[in-house]
Amino acid sequence: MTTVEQTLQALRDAGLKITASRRAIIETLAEMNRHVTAAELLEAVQARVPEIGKASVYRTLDVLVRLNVVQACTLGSTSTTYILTTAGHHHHLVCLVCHRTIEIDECLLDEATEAIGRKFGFLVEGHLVEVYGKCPDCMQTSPTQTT
Amino acid sequence: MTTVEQTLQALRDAGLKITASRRAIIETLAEMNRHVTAAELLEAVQARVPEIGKASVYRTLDVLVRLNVVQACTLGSTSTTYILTTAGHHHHLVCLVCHRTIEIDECLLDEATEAIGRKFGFLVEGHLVEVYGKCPDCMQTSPTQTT
DNA sequence: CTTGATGCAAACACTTTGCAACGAC
DNA sequence: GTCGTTGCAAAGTGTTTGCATCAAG
Repeated sequence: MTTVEQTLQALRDAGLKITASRRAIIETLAEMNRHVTAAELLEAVQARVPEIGKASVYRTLDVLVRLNVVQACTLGSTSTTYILTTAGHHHHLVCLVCHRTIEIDECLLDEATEAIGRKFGFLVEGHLVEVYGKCPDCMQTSPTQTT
Repeated sequence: MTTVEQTLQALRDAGLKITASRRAIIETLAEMNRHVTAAELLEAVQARVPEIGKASVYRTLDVLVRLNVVQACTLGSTSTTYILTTAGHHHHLVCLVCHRTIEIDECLLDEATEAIGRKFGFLVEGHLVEVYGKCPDCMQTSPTQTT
């Protein structure tokens, strides 16, 4: 079963309708397979089906996030990014100077979150980790920088 | 040296001016000593010095974040929150249902981030961890929820 | 005195909502 | 046929910016 089918199934399971727009949005998300902003996604979706509106993208993303098949993530700055959870789990190293982002495939705290969850009686469904720092390039360029 | 003084000193060190507005903002932040949104901070600051405008709050927060004495954090949703880094390091458990947030004092990945940093040549200066899930109350209320 | 900082309001960017029409089930 | 969903545009948020004035250094 493909990622797209899994996601459509999640909609069905929730008693929601599979519309052409939703299908296009989900297929696009699956193809992009990376963190995308709503705007990027909208553009890509419209390349496929031009008449889809931004509201549908936002509404669909909202639904998918609630169904836990899409993860929303705010990389410190401007706008939220979205990614299918089936795309796998990963975290980010964000450079404070140039804002370059490196994806880390390995998960830092599967066990730690479990432990924390138990401690607080939380059912842990996911986690977001962002590590901030200075990337190799920027360390060379500006070893000490205040302005 | 108090938190406020440390923060003011950071401004001085950066060659920036210590104005009444900035002082009020920093003092308020120190008093609140928790994650606050720009709006909350503005309100609290205006209770102290009514004529301070929102722009000054945003601009000052921006400066303080850049000086690394305030940490900005986007708890998954609406608006960014800010906290003085001197308030200590902690993470969050966020309930996906009721959006209640629990602060976790213990750090989950001091060592892990170090290792990651070395691996990618990153100078790690901080990290943000948000664990999502369902809080005890919401687990009882809605064991399975799709709508 | 110089230059950064301020307050105000207008401008912005991103997201949400109202509504009539549409289409999945 | 019902009711969830759509696209559009307008309305909301939260944040940033332009500008003349002000005050820290």
